[in-house]
Amino acid sequence: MVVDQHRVRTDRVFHALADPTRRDIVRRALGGEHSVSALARAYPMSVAAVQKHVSVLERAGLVTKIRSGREQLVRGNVKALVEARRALDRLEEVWRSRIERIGEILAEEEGSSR
Amino acid sequence: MVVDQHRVRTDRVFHALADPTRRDIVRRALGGEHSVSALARAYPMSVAAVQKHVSVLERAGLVTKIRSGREQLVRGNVKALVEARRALDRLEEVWRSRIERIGEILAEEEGSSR
DNA sequence: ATAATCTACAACCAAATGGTTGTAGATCAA
DNA sequence: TTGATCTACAACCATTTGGTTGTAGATTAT
Repeated sequence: MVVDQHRVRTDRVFHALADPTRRDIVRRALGGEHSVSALARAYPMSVAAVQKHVSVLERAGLVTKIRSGREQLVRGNVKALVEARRALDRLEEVWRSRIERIGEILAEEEGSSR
Repeated sequence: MVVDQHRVRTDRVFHALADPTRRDIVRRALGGEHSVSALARAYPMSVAAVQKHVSVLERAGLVTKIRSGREQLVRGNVKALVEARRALDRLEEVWRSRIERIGEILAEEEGSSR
């Protein structure tokens, strides 16, 4: 299905963001490029662990790696972030239109009772 | 820590949203109240499984259960959704201010080279 | 040339996740 | 009253997750 692709991507983005270390990596990577080992020095875990986090972020499209000599620079990708926000907005829209519906019904009742 | 609470809540919200069934439950619950078993009929899984999903959403604050006789009505909670969006916005802001910084530097160079 | 650094990746492990079935209590309908 | 429905929750299971250590190749620095 076509819808599935989007669904899986949404799954990945939200899952990637559901971890404080990964959110922090995204934050740093959006502010500028950082090598994997430079990132690793910021957290109380092994380089391999951070590598895995970066890999999760990469598969979610939140981050891109760019080779530069022996190091791999991680750069944040704002587009994936915007996509995630739009998914939230679509949910919110459901709520908003329900409220509007209720408002209309109330308005009608007001009208017919006077 | 104070920060921890917010971090954990953010973790929970994003984790809760990282599943298509749960996003769909939130969608329905934002549109109106549904009992757990009514929700369960919409998915190819057991009632117990849906109960667990609802429970995850509830702990994330995305949904509230309201007893009504023998059934438990699930209602979407837009506030948690807004919180999640704000977390995304804060990330995006990091990117935005970097771009601005770059813009300023470019503008300066333009100025000094003419 | 050698040593240090950065990355990749495999193997392993404990805990969490997402599902199942089964049991039991409450509420509602016949 | 009896039977059906709705919910809660425990026990179980396979898979995924998030960490570890260890090994090895590439690149850079001395």
